[in-house]
Amino acid sequence: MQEFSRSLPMMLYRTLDTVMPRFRRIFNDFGLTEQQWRVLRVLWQYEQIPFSELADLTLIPAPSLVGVVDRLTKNGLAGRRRSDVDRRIVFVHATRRGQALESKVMPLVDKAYAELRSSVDAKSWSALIDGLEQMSSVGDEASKKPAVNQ
Amino acid sequence: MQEFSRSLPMMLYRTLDTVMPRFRRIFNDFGLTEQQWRVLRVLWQYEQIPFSELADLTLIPAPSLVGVVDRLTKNGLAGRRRSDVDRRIVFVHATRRGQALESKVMPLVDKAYAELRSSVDAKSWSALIDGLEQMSSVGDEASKKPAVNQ
DNA sequence: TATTAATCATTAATATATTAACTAAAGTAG
DNA sequence: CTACTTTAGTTAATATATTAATGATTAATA
Repeated sequence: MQEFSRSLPMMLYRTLDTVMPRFRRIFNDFGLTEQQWRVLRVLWQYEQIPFSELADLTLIPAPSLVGVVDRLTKNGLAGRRRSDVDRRIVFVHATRRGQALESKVMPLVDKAYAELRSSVDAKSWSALIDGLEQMSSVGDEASKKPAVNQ
Repeated sequence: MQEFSRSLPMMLYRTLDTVMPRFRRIFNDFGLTEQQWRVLRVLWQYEQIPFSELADLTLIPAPSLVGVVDRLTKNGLAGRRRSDVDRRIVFVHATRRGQALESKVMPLVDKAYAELRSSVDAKSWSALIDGLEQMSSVGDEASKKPAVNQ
């Protein structure tokens, strides 16, 4: 790892540091944190969704997601329903107020995203996405839960 | 932002989620957090370094870095010295114990990094790094501190 | 030089990440 | 059917991120 500042992790963090602030400004204007937005962004696509799937789709670790959903619920934007079939499962859903946010937030986010995307040429962009896709699907064995034995 | 899960931010987060755990395991084996490691990684290259520069090089926000350096100091791995020239500036340095960690941690990290790097072909790797480089140097105007007027 | 403005590190308040442990519910083997 | 084992969500403890504000110091300016 010769050049620490050019290592893959640091490049990833640096890119996030340059990319995210413009989005966070939008979220904050609606009283949302980045994680709250991610949850809503997913809830807008499902009538309801199991807690664990929500964690997977938002990339928010389950223990963190508990608090995020708590605060969304407290703010009247989301809610929980426990499954009758399997009472371990908790379904999360957006309230009417939570749903209403979509039409207000999405246009601004889409616009900011389009601007970001247009800041580099299309080929570089898709090359970057592809590279990330490749890297994020690497070493799935190493990151999986430990094998049954040991 | 058609496919949320394939958006640039989510791809960046997902890549970090697959890449970092293997490194964190190493850090934890030495009683270090990821941020503590980042600080030491930089301190190993400087006899001492101003606090603000340390924040820049580690990509750790200053308010967080205060606590990270506090804990490193508490564990006898780092220390602070206030500048005599400009008493606002605080220099951070690694203690002897902090320095001694380099020869123990770096080999393992270098090895893990080499393995990661070899999990994709060299061209994809450098293309990814280049793409991140490009993206992280974009929109520097938007992320800069507000202009003097407005 | 007295005042104002800018800088640096820090504190404060709240939200999230990380890791381990814990509870309730469901699945499985005997 | 009972004991053992998973699974799903949560709690707990500690560390870090985010944003705003503060205190001490230095720089800039009238």
